[in-house]
Amino acid sequence: MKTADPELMRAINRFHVLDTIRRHGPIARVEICERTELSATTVSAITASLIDDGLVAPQHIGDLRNGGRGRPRVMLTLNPDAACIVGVKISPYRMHLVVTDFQGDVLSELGLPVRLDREPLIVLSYLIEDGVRSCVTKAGLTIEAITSLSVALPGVVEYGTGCVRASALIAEPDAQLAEAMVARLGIPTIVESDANAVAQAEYWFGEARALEDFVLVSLENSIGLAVMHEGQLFRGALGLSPNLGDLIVSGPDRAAPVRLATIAEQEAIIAGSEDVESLRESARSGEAAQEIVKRIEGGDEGLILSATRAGKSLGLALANIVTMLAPPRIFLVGSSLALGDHLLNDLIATLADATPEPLAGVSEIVVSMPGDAAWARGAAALALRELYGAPWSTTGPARHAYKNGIQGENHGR
Amino acid sequence: MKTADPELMRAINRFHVLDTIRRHGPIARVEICERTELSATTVSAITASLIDDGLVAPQHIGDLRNGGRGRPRVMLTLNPDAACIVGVKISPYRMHLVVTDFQGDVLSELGLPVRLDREPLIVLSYLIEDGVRSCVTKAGLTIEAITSLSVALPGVVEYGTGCVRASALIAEPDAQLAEAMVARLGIPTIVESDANAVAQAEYWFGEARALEDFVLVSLENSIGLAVMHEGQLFRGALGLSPNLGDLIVSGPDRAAPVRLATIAEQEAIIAGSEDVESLRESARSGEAAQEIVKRIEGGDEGLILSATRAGKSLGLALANIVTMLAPPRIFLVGSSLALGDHLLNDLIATLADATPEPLAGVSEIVVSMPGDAAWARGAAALALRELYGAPWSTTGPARHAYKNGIQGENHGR
DNA sequence: TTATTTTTATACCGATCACGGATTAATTTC
DNA sequence: GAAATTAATCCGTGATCGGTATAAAAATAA
Repeated sequence: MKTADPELMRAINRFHVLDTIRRHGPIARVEICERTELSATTVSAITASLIDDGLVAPQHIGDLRNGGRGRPRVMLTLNPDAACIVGVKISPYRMHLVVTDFQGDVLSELGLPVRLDREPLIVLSYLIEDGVRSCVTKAGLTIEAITSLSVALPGVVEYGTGCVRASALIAEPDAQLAEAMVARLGIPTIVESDANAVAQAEYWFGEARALEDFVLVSLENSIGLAVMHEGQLFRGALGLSPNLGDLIVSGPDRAAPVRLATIAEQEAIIAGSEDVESLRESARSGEAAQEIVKRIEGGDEGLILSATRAGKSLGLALANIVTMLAPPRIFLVGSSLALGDHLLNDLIATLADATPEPLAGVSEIVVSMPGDAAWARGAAALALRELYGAPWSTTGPARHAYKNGIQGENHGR
Repeated sequence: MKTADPELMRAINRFHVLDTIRRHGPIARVEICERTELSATTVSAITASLIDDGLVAPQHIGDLRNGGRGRPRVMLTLNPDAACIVGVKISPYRMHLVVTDFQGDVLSELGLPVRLDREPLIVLSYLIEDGVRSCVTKAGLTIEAITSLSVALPGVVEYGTGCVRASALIAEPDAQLAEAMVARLGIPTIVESDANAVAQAEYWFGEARALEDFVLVSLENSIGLAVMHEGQLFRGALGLSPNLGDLIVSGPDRAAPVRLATIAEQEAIIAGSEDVESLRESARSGEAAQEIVKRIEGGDEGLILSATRAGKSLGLALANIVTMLAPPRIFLVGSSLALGDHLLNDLIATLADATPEPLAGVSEIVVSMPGDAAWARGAAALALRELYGAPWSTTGPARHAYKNGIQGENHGR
């Protein structure tokens, strides 16, 4: 535990003010006082310091007239130019990149078709480098202007070290992705699971705004899990992110354990179809879900069966999450949601059936469908969170072992 | 979020010092400086205030001579008389009580045979009252001397409100146990799941000392779960504690979901035996596990099968915990462990088999067998933790809604 | 017995920080 | 142009921490 000295106090309040400015757009100092419950003096001092450090800028133009007389408020915003982040979201058939400014506003966006199926790390890192350079150029910037890179991908990731322990996209286990990207681009790099990235996006920009505790389940080609606890992502030992696809959904009587991924991943659903090959083809163009819906409505019995099975399995998994974590809200996101009721009906029904009665009604299920860019933006947000320098260490046993690309420390001033 | 002012700073350091004194027995001020990394000045001021408040006392007797010359250190300890707590652990066949002082040292201990099978709240609260009065008398005290009461029992409990949503011991759902105890004894009361209580015991007194992150699975007549995260128990919405017995361990193909409890609870194991009735009889005297072992070694095929099944199911459940939370360590506790290898062999083997490869070796399994008193002491420790007044709100969405028996607030001074 | 040494605990000083009240600044309204 | 109003800052106070110096207490040595 840290000892509490004036420095920490200042760091906490500073972060609090910075976070308030981030969340509540252009905001006047008085309003910061109200929201943070800090004194006007303190806010004035801290904002002065933030402006001095170039993180915050007064907004002269477009002064909102606050109703009437009196000295007009000077609105403050994050200084967009304080940093540039590249966020990347990778899935088997697409790579999506955004360049954001210090506010998390998107400067440029790029979606690239790829086809990643257990590729060597060197291939993946090459593709990322390529995408990053393109997207940065598209934003009218150069690589030197980029402060951090943040990559989100499905699988089991060590946040601290940037090591991808396992992913459907990478051939080798324990791939040192962050290290590889630092070597290629010379930019400090964060690697995180796609579920955690999109959870951060929902928390900062999306439907989970101001919701400190929730769970998110991502239903893509892989199935991921994110647990937000008191505004911080829950991470396991070594900063490991969870991977819901590895959850076991078979009973003890089966000889071999059956994992959720083998039932509920998009590929698993497709495999039930009467025309697997052509569905796989549409998957490559990222339109598997729509195509599946069409087939189901066309009467593909196999598909109906596998979708049902997937929905039920997911319902059971969610029930177990409710049993173990009892989150106030559970978000469902990801491309598989395009299946709509064909997946959700069974999911909701099974969940309702399988939730222990005492926990009925505790966890509200919310379906959210952020676009690809939101995921990438969430990745960028993870990097921004580091830059804002929260005084509380990142949650979980693995302390912020920030990637040593250029700077080693990012504390305080 | 709280604003950081000098008061908070003081509270943090004060708690830090108090916690250091608690953990490291009689300890000199200098050593507190080293451990907390606070300056001698600060430690001196804080300890003076703690002594002034009667929470800490200098220990004149038995001064440890620290090697040689120089001014001898004055050892400080928690003032045992600062508070008296009653901790209760309830299981279907036993009620165990301890009275502890402010240090958590046991002043008196009492084990009572009971037989609780979905009893009305009024019966349970009567039995608790009776036990508490006996145990307090045994300690040579009166009820008036008791600061708080803390009850641990299996089931789904709302920590904040002291409401037992469901438990095998209580007939009605949503039993307001804390309220009932306050009405009976007039003592502020905490109610918590038995798993959380024993986790707190392991954290403060047992094998998990100084281990900030771990998961604990309690294998008793019920199966419980506790997640310790950064030294705080993880609680869900409304302060709900998890109940692992409600976990579903069947696949999506089963018509009705099968819960872990129906396979791995002691009662479920017993049900497999060729001589159920006499085993139930031994269970009543709390010696089911030993008896089961005897029968298994005597060749009770049904029992062997059900024990195996239980072990496998638990292994799967643990694998799923590893998948979702990746804790550095998992503690197994509870009376079912007396089954020894008859349960553990299958459990460990299944766990090893079912753990996703990328997570192999992340979570270390530790078997611990604290006695009944330790559970009750853990309950008392939960109450003590509240009294120490940690400046960080209790973890989870439910903020410290401390039971309003006598005092309403327990902050700071 | 007395002086020295060694270690512990506290007192004093200067630093930073948050806060409250007074002050200055920038508008609108009369 | 003066008054009113609201926003932001300046100044003094009280609190904390840290560092250094000092007082206290005991063992050791003369």
